[in-house]
Amino acid sequence: MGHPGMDSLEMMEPITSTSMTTLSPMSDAGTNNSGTNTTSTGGGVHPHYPHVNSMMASHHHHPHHPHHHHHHQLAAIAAAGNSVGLGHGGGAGSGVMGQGGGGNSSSTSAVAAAHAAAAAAAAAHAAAAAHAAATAAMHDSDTDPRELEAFAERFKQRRIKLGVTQADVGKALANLKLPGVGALSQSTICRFESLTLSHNNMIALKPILQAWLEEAEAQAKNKRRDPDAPSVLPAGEKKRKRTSIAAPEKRSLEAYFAVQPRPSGEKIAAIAEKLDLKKNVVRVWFCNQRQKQKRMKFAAQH
DNA sequence: ATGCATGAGGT
DNA sequence: CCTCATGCATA
Repeated sequence: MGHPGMDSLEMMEPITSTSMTTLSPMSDAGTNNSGTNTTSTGGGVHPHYPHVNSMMASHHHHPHHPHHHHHHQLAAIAAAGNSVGLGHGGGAGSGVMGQGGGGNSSSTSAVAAAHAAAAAAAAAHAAAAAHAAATAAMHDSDTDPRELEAFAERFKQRRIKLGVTQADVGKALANLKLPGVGALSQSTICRFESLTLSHNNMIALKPILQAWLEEAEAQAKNKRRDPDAPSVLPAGEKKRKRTSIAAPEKRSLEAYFAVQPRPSGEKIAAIAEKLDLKKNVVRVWFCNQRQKQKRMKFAAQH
């Protein structure tokens, strides 16, 4: 069978010839067009879109910008307080955890600290300050998965009732001017509502979205309506093109992932060659796969 | 709603 | 290189 995406590397064979009942990504009729699109950015250029939202002190260091510069902002807030692991002024990470991966061994963010204190609190000797701040900022119910789930649902329902889109919410967050909190994307709001964020991320976002909701409902009473800005797309830059991994290749990757979620750099390179994909694409795919596997969706967890 | 990507931190 | 939080682009 000459499947473009189904061959065995000398080193690892995801699909064993003996047991293809459980894992058999091979189900091709014979017509497979490798539609692996090309990454426009892969070449080396990463044209960062001069996003409209801006804010987010985090990734904002896109190179330049020809013309148009509609708004700017202060920023530089997150650096100091850093109460919520959100804005990440420069410190995108909030690096809640190392690579241990196992559990939630937080260390830096306040939210994380709270979680840790509430959950473990084992030998928390030098956690006086952390504990105080934590208890003052939240109740352990805020870290409860069921509470998060309930809130996410209520949030979405009320958001819709207000006639606000996910994207609207994201942008509105910047207007709240909470310390360290800027705008968020539609993606993130969507993921919050669908619980497809990490536990820690959910916990961090909850108070912020809650604050927005309250504010929004208060203003709804006043019948505040704002004519939205026409959003002038900063013509000029070219858009990023998303790599699309074709189905056969994807199946192979999934098969490899099943046996080895964390392949070494060399294995990744081998896989990449085998599937005719760029190594970075494969590496990122595995990273994203791991993240996905770790996401909430704690329906199974409680 | 979700796939592929970036980037800050951390090993 | 990884993990995590996030986002643009797109199905």
